[in-house]
Amino acid sequence: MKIQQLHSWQVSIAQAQEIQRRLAAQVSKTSEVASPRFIAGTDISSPNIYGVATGAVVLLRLPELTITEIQVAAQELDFPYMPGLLSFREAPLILAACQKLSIDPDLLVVDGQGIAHPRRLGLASHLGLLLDMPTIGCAKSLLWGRHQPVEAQRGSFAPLRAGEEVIGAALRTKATAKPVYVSIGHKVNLEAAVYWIVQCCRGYRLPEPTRLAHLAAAGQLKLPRENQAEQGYQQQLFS
DNA sequence: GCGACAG
DNA sequence: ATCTTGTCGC
Repeated sequence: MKIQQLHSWQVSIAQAQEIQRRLAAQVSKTSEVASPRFIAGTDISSPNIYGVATGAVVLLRLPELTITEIQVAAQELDFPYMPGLLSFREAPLILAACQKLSIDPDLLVVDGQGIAHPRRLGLASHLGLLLDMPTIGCAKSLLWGRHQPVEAQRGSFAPLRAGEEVIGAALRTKATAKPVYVSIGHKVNLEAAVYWIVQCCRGYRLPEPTRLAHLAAAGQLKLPRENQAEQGYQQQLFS
């Protein structure tokens, strides 16, 4: 997977916000995902005592979600965590891992917000623009916007609004768990984003791409030997 | 000024 | 994100 566009990550807070406002205007909210063959998930580990973190990308083949490829990259995190500026901390590491992929996914699921962001450019949207590919933001908690309570049934969702604007959806991926926050990253519409997240859920609160990327970043996911066979979903955990 | 705040 | 054991339920 190649980076199609890039800017400096060594920026001030004001410059970062300026970049976000500029890029937000380039986000496409139209779906370019017809019948995806591969979907990928990304996440990074928390930094160790030296400030070094591991970024991971896990490629899954649809519709059975067979783990097809895993890539990781480790490097120091220089930018601090600041609500609204997450991409300046995590994107370089995720991009490094994505560049190692030998197969380009048709869709990327990101652990964070898409346009459900104060300047409409969360991590998922930012990555989508730099990689020029469809991305979905699927966050575990809310950053921006409000919504009504979500029905308990799996698949139920409530629109996430910022004023009158719909910026995402609070989606129930598991009956007994809190909803996740799904939003357009880039080159997908909200309906498709919600649809594909639901398709990727397998009994856990988080969709498989994100859940597995989290494990891979922690070094707890290995590529199965027979990952080419049509044996459906399989994985190996090391702990 | 106060509260909220992805990971 | 992280601090943290057992426990209730399918």
